[in-house]
Amino acid sequence: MSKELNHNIVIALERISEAFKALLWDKAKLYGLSPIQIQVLLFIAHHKSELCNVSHLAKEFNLTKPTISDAVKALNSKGYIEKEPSSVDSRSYTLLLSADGQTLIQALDSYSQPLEKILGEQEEQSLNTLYATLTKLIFQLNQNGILSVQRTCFGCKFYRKTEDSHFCTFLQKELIDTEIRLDCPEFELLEN
Amino acid sequence: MSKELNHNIVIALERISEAFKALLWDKAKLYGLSPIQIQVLLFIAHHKSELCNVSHLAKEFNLTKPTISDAVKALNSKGYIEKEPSSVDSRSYTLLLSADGQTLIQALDSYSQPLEKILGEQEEQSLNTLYATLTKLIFQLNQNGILSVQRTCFGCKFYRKTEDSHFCTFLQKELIDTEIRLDCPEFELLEN
DNA sequence: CCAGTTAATTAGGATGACTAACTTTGTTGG
DNA sequence: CCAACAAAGTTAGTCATCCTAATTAACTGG
Repeated sequence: MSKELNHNIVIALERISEAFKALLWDKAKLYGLSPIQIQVLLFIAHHKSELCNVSHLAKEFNLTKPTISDAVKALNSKGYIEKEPSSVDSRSYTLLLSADGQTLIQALDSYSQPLEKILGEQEEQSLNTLYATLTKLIFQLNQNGILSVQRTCFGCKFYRKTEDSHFCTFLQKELIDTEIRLDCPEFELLEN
Repeated sequence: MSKELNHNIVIALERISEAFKALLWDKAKLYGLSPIQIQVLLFIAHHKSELCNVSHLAKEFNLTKPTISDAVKALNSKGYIEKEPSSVDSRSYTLLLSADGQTLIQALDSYSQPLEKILGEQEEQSLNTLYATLTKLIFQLNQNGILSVQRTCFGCKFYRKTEDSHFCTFLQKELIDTEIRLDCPEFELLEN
């Protein structure tokens, strides 16, 4: 009965979510930050400035704007981020890491290291399949509105499906399964 | 470079964690419960009574006992659970679903349904591999102390590895990859 | 039988996260 | 071109989360 396998996979993914939560809390306690503050810092460190504002962060983490606004205020008063007024919309501003923030990121980035280490011990073929399946899953989570933010190849206007592979019309390059991106900086939403 | 793939997998798993968080919140708002209250109810509904006490729940969800104690108090005053004194330890008690609680579970159990539906659309072979990889990952997360609670076959005293498969000395039965359990009721910790 | 441990709770506090309402700025349609 | 609506961010107020520290009661082992 395949239904049962699907349910078991859900349980597996739930447990892994629990692991992320635990790892994030460890770092949070270590540096006197809250989990959401860490997530905000990491996001700012790894995304282009257009995405680093209160409204976008709220969508990204499925939280309300006041919640993010509070976290940003806390990070600002702790001196880890700075606000730079947006040139196109005077109501808005872009969040940047301060020098202290950049130093801190070195330490925070390692929060997923235990998991990466464990992944490193698995067979390469399993990992390839794992990634291919997860990317498809995430795209479907986007399509179903469960994850509101998307930056995956499958939802991008530059993506073309080929017979048994993928092609990006921006990079002008064929992509194999493991080159599919979840968080592409060139992403532009495919309109229907 | 395989390191990059591992990092991408981490990002994928993070996004899926985000999806769980979102699904849980949806149900929480719908029924006037908190996410942790829902997790506690679901746990009680699906585990044998020995595991349904404050101390174990705290370990299970990586929270402190006072936090669980509060959630239990709230669930109790809302009439969804009942406390039954333990027969072996008079300080402790077992948590049970009330009649109302059982009705509620019908609705809560479906929280992961969107995900299961999406899984149903994937190829069977991918799902088999996915599950096999995830079970190994979770066992390693246990071994590394990131997940404190374990009930997986790989850490159980009844588990034996065979050449290319698995054997359970409790069930007296060979297990294929997809029969490996994450949450076996017969689990007993393998001592070293 | 007493020292140490464990189960659960209480108290107190920081933070998380929400809704509602507000200010300011952008956008748009008549 | 301006009224009306929408959007970015904040403030205020509330409640739940989750922590640490301390407490009570009960079990356990030398």
